[in-house]
Amino acid sequence: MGAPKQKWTPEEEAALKAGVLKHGAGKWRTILKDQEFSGVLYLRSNVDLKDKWRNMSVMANGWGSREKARLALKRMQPLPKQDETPIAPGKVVQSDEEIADAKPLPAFGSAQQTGVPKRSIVRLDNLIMEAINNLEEPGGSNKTTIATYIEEQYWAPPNFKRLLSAKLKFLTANGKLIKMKRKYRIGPPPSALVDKRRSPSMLLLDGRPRAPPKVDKDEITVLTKAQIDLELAKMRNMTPEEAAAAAAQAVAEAEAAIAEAEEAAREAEAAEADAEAAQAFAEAAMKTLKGRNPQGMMARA
DNA sequence: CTAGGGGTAAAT
DNA sequence: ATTTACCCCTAG
Repeated sequence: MGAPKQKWTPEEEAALKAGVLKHGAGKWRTILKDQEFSGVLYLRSNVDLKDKWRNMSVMANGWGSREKARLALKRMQPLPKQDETPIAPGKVVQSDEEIADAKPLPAFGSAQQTGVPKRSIVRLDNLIMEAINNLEEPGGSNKTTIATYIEEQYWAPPNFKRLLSAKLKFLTANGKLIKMKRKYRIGPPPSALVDKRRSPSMLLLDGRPRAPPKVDKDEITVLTKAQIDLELAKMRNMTPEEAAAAAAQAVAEAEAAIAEAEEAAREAEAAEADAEAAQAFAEAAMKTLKGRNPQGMMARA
């Protein structure tokens, strides 16, 4: 709120965040050259991207290296003589908001960077995508691998595995992820979707009578990366009260997903059938696509 | 080219 | 008057 010089538009911020999510923090030039973002960021330089990302990260985590220096220069609040209670590193008090659906996950330690990574708020969705992208396993990554990746590089709340399961299921249901047997891979972009018509194997996909995982040609529930980023951009400007309310809503959403996942887990048969159907669909898709490679995320600079 | 420090105009 | 957010400069 303090610098209408050439203020960054939400679109620019979203593009920047999407770029960082895609290429990783620090690859400013790569992001700038990416056709996906150059349209929005063509006015900005790589340094601008870096600076903006710094500001956003500082806001997210609170204590960037820069804030520290600036605060050190000044003087802290006249703390009362009350002796401080050092927080044990491993026993951080977890408020509701911190574990709230694992949405405020500190992330971004760029695998090739130092051990003290910058941190920012990302949705679990994006973290999953990041994990799959970085793992770069040919056939996709299974849930355990993804969980291990995230847990080792970042921290995870106690109920993280449940949340991850629910999220993976949800993302698979709406097409953002494709599940083959036990492995997940990034779903194809809407433009590269197999077909508007549903193939026989497509019908097999939702053979589960109970769950209605929207198989309509209109994908109303599919969120694109840009939409998620816009969502995050909006949250940036929220007051604490609004953010708390949004977090509460997200929690409710996650709880619903968890309930669904647990219900599915109770019926292992259905889950197995679902997995097999997914495999059948994937094979059919492969044949349909023939030589075409559904991977649209490999960008060699 | 990137990371970080510093300056400064604008907003509270 | 303090904080915020953009931009510039410089070292690695």
